[in-house]
Amino acid sequence: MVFDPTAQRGHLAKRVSILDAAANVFCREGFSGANIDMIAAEAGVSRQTVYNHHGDKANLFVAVVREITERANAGVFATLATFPDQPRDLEADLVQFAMRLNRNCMCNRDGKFLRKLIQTEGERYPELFEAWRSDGPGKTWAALAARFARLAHAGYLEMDDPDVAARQFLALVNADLHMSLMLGTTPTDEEVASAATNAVRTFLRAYGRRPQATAASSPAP
Amino acid sequence: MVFDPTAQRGHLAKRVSILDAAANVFCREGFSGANIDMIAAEAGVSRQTVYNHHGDKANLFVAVVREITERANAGVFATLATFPDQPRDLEADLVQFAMRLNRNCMCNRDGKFLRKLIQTEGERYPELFEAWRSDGPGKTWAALAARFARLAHAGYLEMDDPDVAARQFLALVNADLHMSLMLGTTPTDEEVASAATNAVRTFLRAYGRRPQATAASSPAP
DNA sequence: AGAAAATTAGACAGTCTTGTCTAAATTGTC
DNA sequence: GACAATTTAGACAAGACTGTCTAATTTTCT
Repeated sequence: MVFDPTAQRGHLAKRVSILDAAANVFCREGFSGANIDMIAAEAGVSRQTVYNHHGDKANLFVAVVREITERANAGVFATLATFPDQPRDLEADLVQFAMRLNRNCMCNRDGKFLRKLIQTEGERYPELFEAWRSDGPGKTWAALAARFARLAHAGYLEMDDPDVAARQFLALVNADLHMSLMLGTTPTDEEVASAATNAVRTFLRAYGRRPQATAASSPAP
Repeated sequence: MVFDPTAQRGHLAKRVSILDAAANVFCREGFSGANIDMIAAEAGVSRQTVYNHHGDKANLFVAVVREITERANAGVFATLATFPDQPRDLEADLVQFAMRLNRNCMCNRDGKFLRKLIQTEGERYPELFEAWRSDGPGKTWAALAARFARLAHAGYLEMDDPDVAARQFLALVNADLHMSLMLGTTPTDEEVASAATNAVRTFLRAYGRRPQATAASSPAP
């Protein structure tokens, strides 16, 4: 029984090993450029085993995208849960949050993979990435917007449209890493820190409360 | 004499036709996915002619990237030349500028092509895209930063680091188009306009002069 | 019109890749 | 240790693609 997901323990190891290798190869080579032998070799498995587990190449690709999408979304929401709802030092707390966002969601392997794959194969498999689109960025933006709206309601921020603010926050956080993210290289800790600092400073200049224009002291909640 | 660039007039038509078709196909299919027959057919030319003009596939790819890079950079600098150095209405003028930037540089065919190709093949041909990197974004950022610095010096803006501000301006301008740009779809005029408006409003909240915090009247130059 | 250059269609060998199949070896379970 | 499931190496056919070659045709220039 080949496709039974409750297979023996050893199988599961091979299964994840294959998905892992396939993710790497698809990401490096794109769908057409990837070949099954490469994936099998990188997974330390025979080619036939790959076919046993996932059928054909397109099937394997879909499985990989689903897997990574799920993992990436989980990571995003875990990071979102660390949003500073009751900030002691708003600027410092947001900087820390921005750094976590970059490290755990944008710059890791899953983030790089999804970015690349969506751009290369997004037009070829629209239904596949529709799931990513609605579950990933869609929910992320909404959730982040809700957090900002709460901060604004508590008097920490001033904004008209929390949805726009959320998108802009994410855009600012990536502004300085744009080049690294494009080329797929992993930015250093210094780059991530500096990107987060610049982003939050500007974000608070735009959305911080007017009285504390320089954004130093925290207001009463 | 096949490779003579000063060939007859009719050749030039075929040459650009091939480059054009190749750009489309490489962009759609990626390097491995593209095949020469497809390119020849789309160019309305026989396969042999493609080989006559550009040698092999890798060579053709390089020629295409160089061509598009050059054209895209020209477009960027043409748009940059329309920067509002002496704004009558700073907000409105910057919105118009942002819209031009998006339409002429980010959302057109060349912008889409480069974004996609750099992300897919950037690691495979680092030397090729190094030229894009230093001539394109590198100079764009610097030039835009210089414009902002001049506006700040003239009293229209307040900023510490014009380089950061320039990067953030571009990031904000793309914030709302992120999804379209990822998937390669062309945003509507309304989307472009709204993206530019949101971006400039926030940019001016952060970098506009404090007295005119709502950014309505223009200060004396 | 006539010569030179370029283009075309088609065939072609060589290579690579996919997906299947088989028989042998390995693994895990009872 | 025996049995069942899984994995493995390798062969294999079918198809696709690259890059070359040739002979015929078209275009371009004089």
